[in-house]
Amino acid sequence: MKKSERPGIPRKTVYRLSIYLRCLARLRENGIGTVSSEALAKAAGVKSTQLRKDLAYFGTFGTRGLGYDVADLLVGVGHLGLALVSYRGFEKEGFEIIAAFDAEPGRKRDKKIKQPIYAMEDLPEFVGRHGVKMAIVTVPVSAVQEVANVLVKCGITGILNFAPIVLDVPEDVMVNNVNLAIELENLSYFIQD
Amino acid sequence: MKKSERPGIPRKTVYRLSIYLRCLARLRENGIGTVSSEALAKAAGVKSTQLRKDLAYFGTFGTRGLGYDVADLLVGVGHLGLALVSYRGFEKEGFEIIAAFDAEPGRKRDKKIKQPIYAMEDLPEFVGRHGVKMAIVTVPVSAVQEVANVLVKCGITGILNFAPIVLDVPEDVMVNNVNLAIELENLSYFIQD
DNA sequence: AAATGTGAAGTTGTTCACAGCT
DNA sequence: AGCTGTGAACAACTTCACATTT
Repeated sequence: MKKSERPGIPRKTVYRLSIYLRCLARLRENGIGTVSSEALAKAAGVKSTQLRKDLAYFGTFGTRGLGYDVADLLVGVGHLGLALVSYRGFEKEGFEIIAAFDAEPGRKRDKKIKQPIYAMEDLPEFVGRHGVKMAIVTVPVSAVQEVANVLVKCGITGILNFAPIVLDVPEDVMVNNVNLAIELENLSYFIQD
Repeated sequence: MKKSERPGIPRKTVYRLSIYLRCLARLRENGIGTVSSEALAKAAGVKSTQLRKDLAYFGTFGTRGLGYDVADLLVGVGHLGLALVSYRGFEKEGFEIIAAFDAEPGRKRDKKIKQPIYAMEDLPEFVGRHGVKMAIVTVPVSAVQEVANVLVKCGITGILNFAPIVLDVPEDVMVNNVNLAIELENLSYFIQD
């Protein structure tokens, strides 16, 4: 994994912002108008001081003595002109998975998904045409480096990798790893008997 | 998420141990007998000094001027009497997923899996009988807290949660969260334009 | 000469304590 | 009075520099 140095804002803060966003969305759904750092922090599973410190990197959103306006903070953190948005220019909160690629695109599947499934050969053309920047890769270890090579060649700069190996990619490609075995081992170490 | 304080050995070291283990296994498969901290660290995606520091928490395994014996280190780190093993008493390197539970156990599936699929009603009995301690939960947000409650009542003390909410569980239950949306957002923040 | 092991230094992230608004 | 915002203290983690061993 790479370190894109953006001094000032800790990686972990950015990471937690996503959690806050989600909690805020839920609060709004439930018609809750204001929330204290205490309450929001609890919902997010962090300490209230940490939440405030995290927000402080991006500006001041709250009203002292009162708390945060849920809608404002949602906008502030997630949408317009602040936080991630100011760096990346997202249009919306989420990501859209627009297509899937498989070595056997014609295979029968029981789950109906709305995304089209293409053959691996179609990938370069598709990525180029749609300006895709990120890919989720869930192929076996034996194939993953090769797939990564193809993706990189197509111009993908962010890879979410589920295979338990360290991918060899150029400096400017960011790889995030999700490794179930490691998560489990980690769990097993910390659980009580 | 909880902090089970086991002073001395950093959480992150424990986490990385799983990565080292996997790299070592691959080296052995390839018939490589010795490896330097430099090479192993590269395979694991960490700095060599960090690798050495990590190993140092558990003892000294290497030979100065030479490196580590792959087989010895595999044993040392992963198997007998050291590292995780000395705390947890694993029998083997990995974990076995012994059963799956689903609200619709009879549903047609295209992938054949070797684990039996049971109904949710059978879960408490099964967990009790097999002494299961950990569960991977991949149900939608709307159901996950309820499922977690059931698991906790059954005696599960480690939950790997894929739903994007913070689970409310007792102190002694450890929850690890895997959140794809957050991984993606995190990626998108750090990738270059 | 080559590579480990480790105290010390440096860096990053978290929590505290409290000043300052509303 | 209540709650945010923040400098300062603290804790965790990483890296450095080098002594030590083979």
